[in-house]
Amino acid sequence: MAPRTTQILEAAARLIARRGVRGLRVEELAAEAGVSTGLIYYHFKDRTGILRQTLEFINDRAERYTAGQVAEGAEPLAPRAELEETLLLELQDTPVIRENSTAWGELRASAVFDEALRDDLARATLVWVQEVAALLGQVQPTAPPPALAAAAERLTAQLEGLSMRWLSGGLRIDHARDLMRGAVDAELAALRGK
Amino acid sequence: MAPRTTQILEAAARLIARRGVRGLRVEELAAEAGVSTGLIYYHFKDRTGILRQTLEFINDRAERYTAGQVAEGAEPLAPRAELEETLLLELQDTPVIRENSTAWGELRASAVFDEALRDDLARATLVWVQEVAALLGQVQPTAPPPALAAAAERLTAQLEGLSMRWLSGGLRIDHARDLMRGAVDAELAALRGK
DNA sequence: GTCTATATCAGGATAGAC
DNA sequence: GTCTATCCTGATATAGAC
Repeated sequence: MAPRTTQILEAAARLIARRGVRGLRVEELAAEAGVSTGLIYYHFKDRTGILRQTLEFINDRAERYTAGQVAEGAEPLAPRAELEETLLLELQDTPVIRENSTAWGELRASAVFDEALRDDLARATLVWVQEVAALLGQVQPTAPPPALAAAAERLTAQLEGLSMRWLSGGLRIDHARDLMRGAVDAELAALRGK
Repeated sequence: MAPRTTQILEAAARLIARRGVRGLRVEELAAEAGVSTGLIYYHFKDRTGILRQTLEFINDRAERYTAGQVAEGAEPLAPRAELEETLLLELQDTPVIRENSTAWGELRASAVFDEALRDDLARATLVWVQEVAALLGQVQPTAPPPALAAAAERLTAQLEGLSMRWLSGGLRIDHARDLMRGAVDAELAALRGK
């Protein structure tokens, strides 16, 4: 990918975190990226194209740091710890995580009214759910796959819900993390009972 | 409130459910309400005024049907059933529920970037969390209050997460309801263990 | 109170030079 | 590839007749 494109997408991610998808102005994006509006339209088809590619960009970035988290650890984590780490990864108050979470929330909210965003979103969600289901399976190998899938859907939706509350100022990050840990506890306890 | 005003607000609620807060066009609202744009501006100060009053209108309506659900039942429900009913109330594919859920999602998403909305949102969320905590307490009277509060925060955030997935086309309503029931199961099982 | 007609403007998108 | 300048659509808001 061309460096300019990356530069613009990074700016878009920052801007979306600050103003939201709804508040993203092409002119403002140009200013943030330090380029002209004309150049934006040279690299992207239209405003929706920018949005779609930014979603992709953010997803890639999230995958990279999700993978990194596992790879970097000198000794591999226990399954239970890895599950928790993976879910808590998105509940951290750092610039990149904030950008990713905010953008994700915006895209989710926009997809309610914009058909064009739904496919990408559904695909990304599915990958995410399956990853969590696999981790759950490592913790509870005897649990039936459908139960694992359901628990994964709940935990990821739970994370999105908590994340929105955090970003909208209704929940402090530490508390959100505590609640997320509690959800993992509850789901694992329920799986054990099956 | 003047009948015309109500008529316009109802149309606005329908339209917000269909196009979102950001997609609300005054001209389209006029058409939907069967009046002229001029009349809209006769009754409301500006676009923001329409939005604010519509959200108020929707809130009132939600309170009415939440209360109604409990009052109407000939015989009072068992605590467990009442808890489930209360949570599943927002996961129904009827026009009014869709309108309310959509508006709530829009509000939550907008609050990420708009300080002005946060207080109202926080207040409404608190009431909602406390209501669920009370219901949980009726099902598990021996559980410690902080555990009830945490479970209530999780369940309401879970509901918001599932609702968004449903509205954004990533989850069918029946499946969302199943998942919500599963979450209640898991939380109650966890509370029993305390 | 309600409508029609229109002023005004923001912002997405393009043309053309370099 | 990148910039400057500009067009043009679509949407808010107002004026004035009825």
